[in-house]
Amino acid sequence: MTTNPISYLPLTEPTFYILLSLAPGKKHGYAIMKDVKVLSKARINLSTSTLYTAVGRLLDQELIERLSDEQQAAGPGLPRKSYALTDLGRRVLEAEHIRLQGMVKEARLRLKREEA
Amino acid sequence: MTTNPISYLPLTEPTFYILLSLAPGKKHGYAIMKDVKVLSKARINLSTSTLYTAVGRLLDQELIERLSDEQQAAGPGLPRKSYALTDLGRRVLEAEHIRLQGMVKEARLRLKREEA
DNA sequence: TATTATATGTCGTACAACGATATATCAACT
DNA sequence: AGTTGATATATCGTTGTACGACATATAATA
Repeated sequence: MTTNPISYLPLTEPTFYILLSLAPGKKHGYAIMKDVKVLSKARINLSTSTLYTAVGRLLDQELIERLSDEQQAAGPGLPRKSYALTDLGRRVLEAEHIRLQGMVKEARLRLKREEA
Repeated sequence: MTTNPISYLPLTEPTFYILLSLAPGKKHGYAIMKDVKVLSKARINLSTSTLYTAVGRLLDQELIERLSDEQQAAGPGLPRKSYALTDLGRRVLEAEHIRLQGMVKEARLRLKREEA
């Protein structure tokens, strides 16, 4: 079996934005929350419960990975756990992008209507 | 209150396709199922449970309406119950289309990557 | 006569979102 | 010193939705 990215679709809206937030590089949980808000032009306000349950699921599915300890800053403050897309995660995100493009196209064809 | 279409978003994938299936005109349940399959290029295979629970919900939300008896063919066979988009349903579908366009655009900007 | 397509519907399960709640650190203001 | 607000992570309980399995019935076709 080849872990087909399509088998992970459709992504929910929060999951899509979490993965997209990690596309440019690693982030820790709270940074994902803030980034998603900006990314979505304040449309999406992830609750912490949505974020961390989704992160747990994405780790289980191996769409994201937790960075090993030595890669994390050992500075003061709360321990930040950083996450990054896996190769599979990136392929799933790209597959979702294609799926969304298809839906937009199908809707465009059916919704172009005769304005009265 | 103005029954803001955006408050109904995001639509789930089955719901989106059911509404889109009704965009060109009224259909009965089974016709929706077949149309969604064609519409989505065989990607979506609605189960009857998904279809009829979604139809019930959409009626409650007044995004679709059941056509009155006199508008339905009184021919032989099982009674066909036809459904059509309400004005609100069409506005919700259009709002979802715009939401999807936004997601596609945001993904495009982040996913354009340096092919190795 | 048996199967397939048409047609509508319910039940139970599983998964995901999300509000509420909890904990803890750090910076800034008063 | 005390309060507030931002940063940071996490769980619990409720609700909504999808979906496989099941049930029923007619019409067409093999």
